[in-house]
Amino acid sequence: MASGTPVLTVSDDEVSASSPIKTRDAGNTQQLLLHAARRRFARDGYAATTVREIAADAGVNVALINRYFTSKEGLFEACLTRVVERLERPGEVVDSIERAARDIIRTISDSPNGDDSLQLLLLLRTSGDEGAERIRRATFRNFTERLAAAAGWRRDDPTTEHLMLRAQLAMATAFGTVLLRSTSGLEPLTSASESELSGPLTEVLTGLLAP
Amino acid sequence: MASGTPVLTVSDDEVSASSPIKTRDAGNTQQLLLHAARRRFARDGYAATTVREIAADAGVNVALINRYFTSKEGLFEACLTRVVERLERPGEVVDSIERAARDIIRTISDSPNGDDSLQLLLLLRTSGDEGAERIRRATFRNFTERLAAAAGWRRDDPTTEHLMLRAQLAMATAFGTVLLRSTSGLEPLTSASESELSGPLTEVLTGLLAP
Amino acid sequence: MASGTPVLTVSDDEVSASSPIKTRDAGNTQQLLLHAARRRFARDGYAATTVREIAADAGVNVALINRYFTSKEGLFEACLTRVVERLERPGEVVDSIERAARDIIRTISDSPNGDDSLQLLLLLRTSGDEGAERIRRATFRNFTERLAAAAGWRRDDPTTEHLMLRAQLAMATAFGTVLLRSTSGLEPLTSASESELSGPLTEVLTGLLAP
Amino acid sequence: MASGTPVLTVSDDEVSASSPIKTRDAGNTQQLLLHAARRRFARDGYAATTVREIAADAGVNVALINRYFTSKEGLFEACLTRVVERLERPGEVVDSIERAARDIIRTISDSPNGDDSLQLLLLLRTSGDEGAERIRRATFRNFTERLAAAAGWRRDDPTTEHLMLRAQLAMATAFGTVLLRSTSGLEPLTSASESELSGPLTEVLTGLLAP
DNA sequence: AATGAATGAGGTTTCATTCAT
DNA sequence: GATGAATGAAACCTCATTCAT
Repeated sequence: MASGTPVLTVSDDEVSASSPIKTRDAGNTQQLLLHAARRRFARDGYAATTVREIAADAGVNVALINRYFTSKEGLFEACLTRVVERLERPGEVVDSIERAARDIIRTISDSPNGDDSLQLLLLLRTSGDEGAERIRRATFRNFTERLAAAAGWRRDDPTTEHLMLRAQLAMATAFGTVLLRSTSGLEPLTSASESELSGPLTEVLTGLLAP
Repeated sequence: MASGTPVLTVSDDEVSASSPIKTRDAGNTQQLLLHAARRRFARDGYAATTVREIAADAGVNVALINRYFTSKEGLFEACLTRVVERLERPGEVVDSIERAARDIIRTISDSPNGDDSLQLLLLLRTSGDEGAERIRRATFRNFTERLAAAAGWRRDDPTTEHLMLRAQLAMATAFGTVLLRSTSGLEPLTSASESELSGPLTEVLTGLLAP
Repeated sequence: MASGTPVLTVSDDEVSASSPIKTRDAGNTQQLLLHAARRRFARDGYAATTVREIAADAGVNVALINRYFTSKEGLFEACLTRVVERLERPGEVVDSIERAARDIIRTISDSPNGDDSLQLLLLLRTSGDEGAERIRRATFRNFTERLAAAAGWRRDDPTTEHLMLRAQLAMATAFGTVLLRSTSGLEPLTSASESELSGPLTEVLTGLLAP
Repeated sequence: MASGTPVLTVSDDEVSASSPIKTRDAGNTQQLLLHAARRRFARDGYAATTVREIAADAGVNVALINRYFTSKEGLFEACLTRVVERLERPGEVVDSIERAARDIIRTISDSPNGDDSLQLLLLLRTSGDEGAERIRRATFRNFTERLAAAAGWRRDDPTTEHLMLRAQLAMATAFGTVLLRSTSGLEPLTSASESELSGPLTEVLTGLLAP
């Protein structure tokens, strides 16, 4: 079952659609805040986002952010942690480069509106908080190690170090594309469908990972 | 002479090194402010940067920002315009894909500390100001059109539209790599030298532009 | 009931004296701010008044001005609106010139410290804000129309137009006297009692309104 | 020749029209500044006026205000002094009530654009500066004493004190009318001609001064 | 004498956070 | 658990004034 594990795709089961929206439910309130916060932080960045906006999006009182997450930074860190929990799958290996490429392309195609790509963007945002920064970097490392491993990289074999660099460049392509699709308004890139993106991106990613 | 025009490289001749640093010199003060502002805006983003930081970096009084650039947004727009003036070279064509790739790679290698890559990062920052947004988008378009043209794209030939998409993906790779080198701390990517980056990036870029 | 309606006199029931001063009460806070602001704006003018002074007078935090009134201009406009709400009494007619004169004289005598005259002074202050300006002018018009009507002016009878001019001159006398009593320090004018003012002012006002 | 001295009318000979506008002429520069400052201070009030506006109106460098008048307050005081020098005519007596009334009416009719009425308005403006305040009050006193004297008031005869009050009320009418014509936009008052104003104002003023 | 660059104090406003209900 | 009032720090900006040319 390790086979078939997505690299970047996540399944967002945070807010279970079946449950009616309950007020006076601490857990639910937290989910609403996390969801709204992730969107705002990912799209507008940490500093440009106000806690009042987040609370308004979530339909929740502002003071609850401090109650549940201590501070704005705490909320940001929680968003990041959520992303990481879903993206990192320790023990699971990416078994095939083709599958990895396909997953990445799907996440890219998901942007700019999908939730998967939002999580990627979030990793590019910085709050100045040291705790959040550590999380970000660890996640980056974890990502690229798993991707590099699929390409043959071994931690204890220095002769495979160039594969790590290549995996990181693959990640860079993914991040750059999501970012441009989300913020540049460039056409045809922004509106390109998965089928249009698939060809060139497969070339790039497999070219990088299977030299 | 159009031959040999760099795509992304800029030569920063803003502050002539030979002239002694003059105080009480409006032009010089403006340059100092622009320089400091570009660094901060590129690295930390618009909202996270305070005008006091910029003024302190530049070693001048805060009020001069408003005097010379009307507002923080005005300063941001001026930074962007500066970048554009240097990057856009209307009338000049990029004559060869190999040369374009080499230029892009040089700019990427320049990051995270070099000035060229700072200008790229600046294009990813947003201030919420409408004027600045227009400039950003126009610059993106101009960039990719010139790059696409080198790959054979023609504005009036719809059958070459896929080349535009590929040029934009090439830009995305460049942006993503600069960004990751600047903010992720990922190794070996962050510290990779131009000679290490050259191989895989040339593959990617020429693969995208010369399919 | 229309009989006996004062022209300029207002009954200040804003802060009900019976209720204990409550903190953490938005409505009360707004009243405190309005009260303090009206005093300052009327006495010192709009530009010379700082929001910090107003907040200090009201004994509340400065930020609440923006919370409740959006801006300094918003607060000024709110002060003006309050005045207008009390002074304008649409549908009510001033039935006798003698009564109108008596009311005006009472308001004049109220100055410089009374609340009624403060409201008059406020109408002479200008903030540069377009909204406030409209309110001011409409209020002036309303005032003088009601006063002129008492003197026999009819909107659709051009032969009574001179009565409007006379009513406006009566207003001018009232404004001028309040202003001089408030800001000139002239004696005996400033300290004159209602009984001292009554004689000459009655002459002037009835002379103007009942030619 | 004491006969015929105007009460409020001034002849503005500040800037002699025959002399060509000379630059590098300290005296001329001061006149330009005083003239521009008086307009602004009278119309907009002290606090709402910026020294840059004044300098721009005068076509002169801002720093010269401090050079010639020490400070913004110094300039205001100088404006006031100028007004006073022209308005106060020690030794001259107002010989007839009719003539005084006519002069006052002429000054009122001069508003809102004329220079005479500007000088009146200036007296209603306050800078917070103690020196200026003293000047204002002394001028008020001087004015009303001369007017009261024409009505029969004697400084050492307490039984004529009511005449002083009446003179001050006459001044108040003048001030109020100029103010309303200048800032209220009320019609027909604002546009009324001298012939229209003359009737009712003569009634009021002679009624007050010749009881 | 005149200019324009530079400064610092202070003004309004925003925002994260805390407090009382 | 939730709300909304209140707070204080800090942000951007304006303005009178001083300094160097």
